[in-house]
Amino acid sequence: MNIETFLSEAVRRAAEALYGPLDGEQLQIQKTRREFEGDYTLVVFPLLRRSRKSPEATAAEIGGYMTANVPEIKAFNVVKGFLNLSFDASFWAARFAGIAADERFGEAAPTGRTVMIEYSSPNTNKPLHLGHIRNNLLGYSVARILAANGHRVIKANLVNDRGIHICKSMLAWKLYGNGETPASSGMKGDHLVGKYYVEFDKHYKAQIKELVAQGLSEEEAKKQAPVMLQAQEMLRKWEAKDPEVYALWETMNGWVYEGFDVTYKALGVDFDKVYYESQTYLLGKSLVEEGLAKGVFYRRDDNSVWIDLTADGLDEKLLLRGDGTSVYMTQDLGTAFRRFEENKLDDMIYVVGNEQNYHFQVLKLILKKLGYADWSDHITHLSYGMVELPEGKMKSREGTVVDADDLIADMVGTAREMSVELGKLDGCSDEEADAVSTTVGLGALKYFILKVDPKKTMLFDPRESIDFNGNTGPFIQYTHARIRSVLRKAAEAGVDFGGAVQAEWLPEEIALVKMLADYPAAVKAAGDNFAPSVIGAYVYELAKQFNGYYHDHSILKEENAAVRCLRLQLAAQVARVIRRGMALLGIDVPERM
RNA sequence: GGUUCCGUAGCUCAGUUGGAUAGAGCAACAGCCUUCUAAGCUGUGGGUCUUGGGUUCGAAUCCCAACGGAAUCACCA
Repeated sequence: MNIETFLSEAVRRAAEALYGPLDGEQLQIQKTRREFEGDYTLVVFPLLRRSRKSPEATAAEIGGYMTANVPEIKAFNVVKGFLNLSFDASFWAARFAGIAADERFGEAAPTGRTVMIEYSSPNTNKPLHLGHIRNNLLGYSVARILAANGHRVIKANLVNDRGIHICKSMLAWKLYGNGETPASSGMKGDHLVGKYYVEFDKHYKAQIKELVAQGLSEEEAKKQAPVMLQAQEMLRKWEAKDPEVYALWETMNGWVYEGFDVTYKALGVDFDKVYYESQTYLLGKSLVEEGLAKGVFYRRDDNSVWIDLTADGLDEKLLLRGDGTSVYMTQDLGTAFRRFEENKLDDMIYVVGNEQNYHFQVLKLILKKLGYADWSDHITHLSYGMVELPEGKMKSREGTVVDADDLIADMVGTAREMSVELGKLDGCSDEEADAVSTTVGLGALKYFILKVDPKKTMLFDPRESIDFNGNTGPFIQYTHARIRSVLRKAAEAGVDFGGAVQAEWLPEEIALVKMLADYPAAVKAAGDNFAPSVIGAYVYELAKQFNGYYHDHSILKEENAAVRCLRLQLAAQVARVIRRGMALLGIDVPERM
C-alpha cells in the first residue's frame, strides 16, 4: 500500500471517530513542504464544516488523535489550517527495506490493457531532423513509461513511403543522378535521397521562375512546371504498379530504410511493428461507404465524398476524391479501424506534431459519428510542439534544419572533448572512451528534449544543450557514476553491506528515503499524463538531493560499520532508482564518467 | 474569421487533482578540492505568475474577457 493511501485511511478513521461519518469528503493529503517540520500534511479546511471548529483546533484534535492511535505517527504540528504529521524513524527504515527488497520497484502490476503507441512515422524522401528526434524520444519514452505502469505496449511506426514527395526524389535522381548510389557516393542512403529531394526543388523553382518570366501567373507556373508534371506522372505510374517506377521506388526506399535504421539505432529507439503506408493507403474506403449508408457523409456532384462538421465548429472535410482515390483522412480512418480490431487495443496513442491537431480532432469526431465512440474515446493524440532554434524556425528550404545524424555526432563529439579535457577518460581504452562519450552525449540530448513538457514549443539552443552542468542528463549520470564508484571501492575493500541496517538515521537520510518512496508515484503521474518530463524532474531532484548528502557525509570513511552499511545501501538504492528512472527516458547511465 | 495550444526571474524551463512565504538550471557575483570523481557543493542578487474581472476560506492553477505568440482550417501526407 502506498503511504498516501495508508495515511488517508488513518485520517478518515480519526476524523470519523471525532466528528462522525464523512460522506465522500475528499481528504487532502500532500507531502509536507520542505520549510515545515513533518512528512505529510493534511489540509483541514474541507473538514471544518464537520468539526465546526477553527482550522487550528480541528488540526490539533486530529493530530492528537492520530499520535495517540496510529503507532507509525510520532508527532504533529499545526500551522494555520495545515496539520503536519511525522512518521517514526522506524517507519522509514522499514519503508527503505521494502524498497530495497522490491525487485520491481516502480513497476505497477499488470493492468491487462493493450496500448499501441505510434511514433516516428517518417517520410522517406529525406533524412530525420531535430523535430523527428523529439518525436522519437517522446514516443519511445512514453512507451517505456506505459509499460512500467503495467500496460502491454506495442510500439508502432507508420512509414509514409508513398506519395508525391517520394516521386520528387525519384524523378530528380533519374534526371540528374547519373546512377549515384549510397555505395558509389559513400553517402548514407537517407541523405542521398534527401539530396535529390532538394535537387528537385531547385529545378522546380527555376522552372517556375522561367514560366513566370514568360508571363504565367505564379500559381499557373507551379502547376505547369515540367518537373512537377513529371513527378505527378510518376505517381500515377506508381499507383498503376508500373514495373520500372516500382523498382526505382523500392530501391530508393531501401536506401532510406538503411539510413533510418542507423539513426534509430544511434538514438536507441525501436519498434514492435512497422506499417507501410503503401500497404494501408487503400484502407478506409469501406468506412466511407458505411458513412454514406448511414448518412453521416455525403457525395457531391463531382463524386467526391465529404463530411460537414460546421455544426461542430469545424469545416467540411474531404474523405474521398472525385476519382475515388483516398486521402490522408480516409486511410487514417482505415488504419485506426484495423489496428483496434487486429490487436484488440484498449488504447491508441499517436505521437504526432501539433500541426496535426486539427486532423486528429476531425478523425476522432468522424469515428464517433460513425458509431465507434468506444474507439474514438480511446484515441489520444500526443501532440508535441515544434522545436525552434535561436534563429527561429527550422526550414529545410533555408538549410536551417538540424540533421539528426549530425546532431548526435556533435553531442557525442562534444562529450568526448569535454571528458578528455576534464581527465575523465584517463586510463580508459578506446572502446570505453567511445562508450562513455556516447552515453553522455546522448544523455545530454535526450534529457534536454524530454525535460520539457511535450505540448510546449521548445527552444533548442545548441550551446545550452551541450552544457553538462546543472539540470542536465550528464549531471544525473554523474551522480550515478559517483555512487557506482563508491560501491566498487567498497566491494574492493571487502566491505559487506548487505545485511539489515541497525543504525540511527540522519534527517537527510530519511529525506532520501522519502524521495525514493515517491518514485512509483512519479511513474504513475508520468503515465497518466504521457509526460516523460515528470520522470525527468523526479530523477533530477533525487540526484540533487543525493549530491548534497554525498558532499556532507563520507560513506567509505565512516568508521561505524552500521552507519557505513546504511549509507552504502542508501547510495545503492539511489543509484538504482536513477538508473530505472533514466531508463524510462531511454537514457543509459554509465558506471564511470 | 473558426478551431486548438501557449504566455511564470535577463535566458531555458518546473510547478501532480485549487493549498502554506511561486521553484530549479543557465548567466552574474562570492566562497569550498592534501578528504569516497569539483561534470560536484554552499551562498547573494533577480518575480505585478501578460492584463482585467469572476468563482472561494484560499487561484500561477478553474471560468469569462482582452492583449501577445504558435499551429491549423488543401481533391498534400
